[in-house]
Amino acid sequence: MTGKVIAAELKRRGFKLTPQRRAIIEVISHSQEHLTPADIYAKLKSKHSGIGLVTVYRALDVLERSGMLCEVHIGDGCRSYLKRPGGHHHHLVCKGCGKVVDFSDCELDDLEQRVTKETGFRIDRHLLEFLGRCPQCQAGRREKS
Amino acid sequence: MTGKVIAAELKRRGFKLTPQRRAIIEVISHSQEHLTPADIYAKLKSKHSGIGLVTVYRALDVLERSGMLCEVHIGDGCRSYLKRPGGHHHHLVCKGCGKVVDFSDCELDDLEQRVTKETGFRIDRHLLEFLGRCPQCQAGRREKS
DNA sequence: TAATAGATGAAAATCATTTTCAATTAGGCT
DNA sequence: AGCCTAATTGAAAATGATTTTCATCTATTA
Ligand SMILES: [Mn+2]
Ligand SMILES: [Mn+2]
Ligand SMILES: [Zn+2]
Ligand SMILES: [Zn+2]
Repeated sequence: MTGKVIAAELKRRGFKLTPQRRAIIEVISHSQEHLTPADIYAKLKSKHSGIGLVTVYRALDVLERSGMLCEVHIGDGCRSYLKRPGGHHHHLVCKGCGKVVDFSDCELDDLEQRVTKETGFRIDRHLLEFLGRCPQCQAGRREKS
Repeated sequence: MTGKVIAAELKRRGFKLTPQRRAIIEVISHSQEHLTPADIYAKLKSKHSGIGLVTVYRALDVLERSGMLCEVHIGDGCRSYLKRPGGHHHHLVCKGCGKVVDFSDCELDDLEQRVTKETGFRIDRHLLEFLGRCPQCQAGRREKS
């Protein structure tokens, strides 16, 4: 969450906290929306230095593996969208405007146990996303930003 | 499911039932695994005529939109994998060998209602996938086919 | 059988993501 | 403060998946 925590976590994993990574974290943590690598690249190019799109990809990879980002799967053609941190939670995505709301308490334990019993699989994690329309999009028409 | 049903459904939507589409349906409905467009293309090229990869993509699009296929989202880099039909259900994916098992009765209604109440969203559908290891992969080591 | 909307396939175009590689730098250590 | 080195960066090229184009073909209906 805070810069301190992020810096510590990166260091713990042997990663360095570069200006580029700072900038990327900055952009993501200040955005309410989920951003594609290209989105982030665009936002950075306007203000920040001549950062490379490659670096964005690499930073996102590092940050994602360090548990500081989450991905949004549903949507157009299944690109990996990104969003800011948090504990275990899931996404509620608006089909109209693309807004993403987090929710937690997924309460899937019972279901996981049942499926485990039925299939013999050991379940490590789950992907759960709801797709619908936000209040604004239900009312007036709002286009995807 | 049956050829009749598929033909009828395609017709109902103004699509034609071509030999190529027959062949693709055939391949998918006889496979236990989820297949990429490239997989399907490969299987078809060996036996069937000189079908084009483009046609596979187009057929998959048509069949998916007609509700005859499902996609697998989790996995490597979030490509859209495909699998055979069924009613409303979800996927349990093995991280080891890639095997996909369907399960139903997701029982998400309560959760959906709670989230609806909390957020005001109208929820249309959900994406739920479990990721883990199948019995075989838990025992001996099995590589991704 | 003729008419036609829909379908096909090869090639080119797009688009996202990864790899390569030489140059730069953050962070640890004197 | 200065050095060392592994990590990082960025440009360009490579890769790979998916889509578009367009001329040709065909399944289906009348
Ligand atoms: Mn989130
Ligand atoms: Mn399925
Ligand atoms: Zn909305
Ligand atoms: Zn397995």
